[in-house]
Amino acid sequence: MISTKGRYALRIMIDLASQDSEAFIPLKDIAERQGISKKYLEIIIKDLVEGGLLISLSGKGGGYKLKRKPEEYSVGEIIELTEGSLAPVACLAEKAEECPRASACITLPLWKEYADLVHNFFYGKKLSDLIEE
Amino acid sequence: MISTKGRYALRIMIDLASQDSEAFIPLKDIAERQGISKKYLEIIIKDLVEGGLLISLSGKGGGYKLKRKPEEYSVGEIIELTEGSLAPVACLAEKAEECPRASACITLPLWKEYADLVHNFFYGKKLSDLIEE
DNA sequence: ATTTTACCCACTGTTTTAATAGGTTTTTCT
DNA sequence: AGAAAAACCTATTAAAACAGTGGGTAAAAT
Repeated sequence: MISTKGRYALRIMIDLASQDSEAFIPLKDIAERQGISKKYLEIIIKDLVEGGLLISLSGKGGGYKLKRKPEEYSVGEIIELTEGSLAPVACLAEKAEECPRASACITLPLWKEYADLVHNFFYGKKLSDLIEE
Repeated sequence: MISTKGRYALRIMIDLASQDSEAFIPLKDIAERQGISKKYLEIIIKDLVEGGLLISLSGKGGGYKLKRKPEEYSVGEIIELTEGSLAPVACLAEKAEECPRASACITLPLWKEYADLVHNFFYGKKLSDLIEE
């Protein structure tokens, strides 16, 4: 299940994509518009900046803005970055140690097929698909 | 992410589907074949019995067996029963209280589309699809 | 009566989730 | 120089979920 972290990250990205793309938007504004605690969003937006999805600027007049155009972000990369992984089972996560049962595992093909489905769905969706005019 | 509960439940079902369909199979045998603690499987198989997927018989010569034919079980119902829900976000779970933001939620259509995809994938897969001859 | 099985209840340690709290640094404006 | 507004940083916490373990009771066959 996708947690608040991934869902709020997506809402931050959508919010920024809906604003003037040149301006730096303070987190306070995003938090108010979205009705989410600014303190919690700080943690989430940090991942977005460190992951290279956003540009930040400190000080008065500062804030955050998108690094690329909305159509150049997939929903998948946003969720994967903030959730850690899109893998549906532990053994298919990036950081997972190799499962000794893998070659004999009768369910592994099912999980792989599912993982592909999920990956394709979320990487096929672009941030621009979620913005309403 | 699908937890051990759902994954082990599926392995129990596959294991039973691979045995003589008339016989009652003791959990001890399943646990040994699958290399999973019998104690933990007790908890999981309880859900399967209470959910009407398996028939159990106590006492010597007892054990568990499938209630229906393998092709009449979907992977979806097995996972949904043991995991509680297949919903990808909290607001789409059965037991969720109605979200006041629902009508204004810009991300809801995405989650609904994803929920349908997941549902169709797992309900389209039958237990019989996972058995190797 | 013994064995074998399911069934039942409680507990435990670890990790993840969803935040909150309080401070420091950076930058701009006056 | 000083105030204001912003990002940035570190730590803490309460609750829930996860992944089991332990010790027994009840039921059925031999």
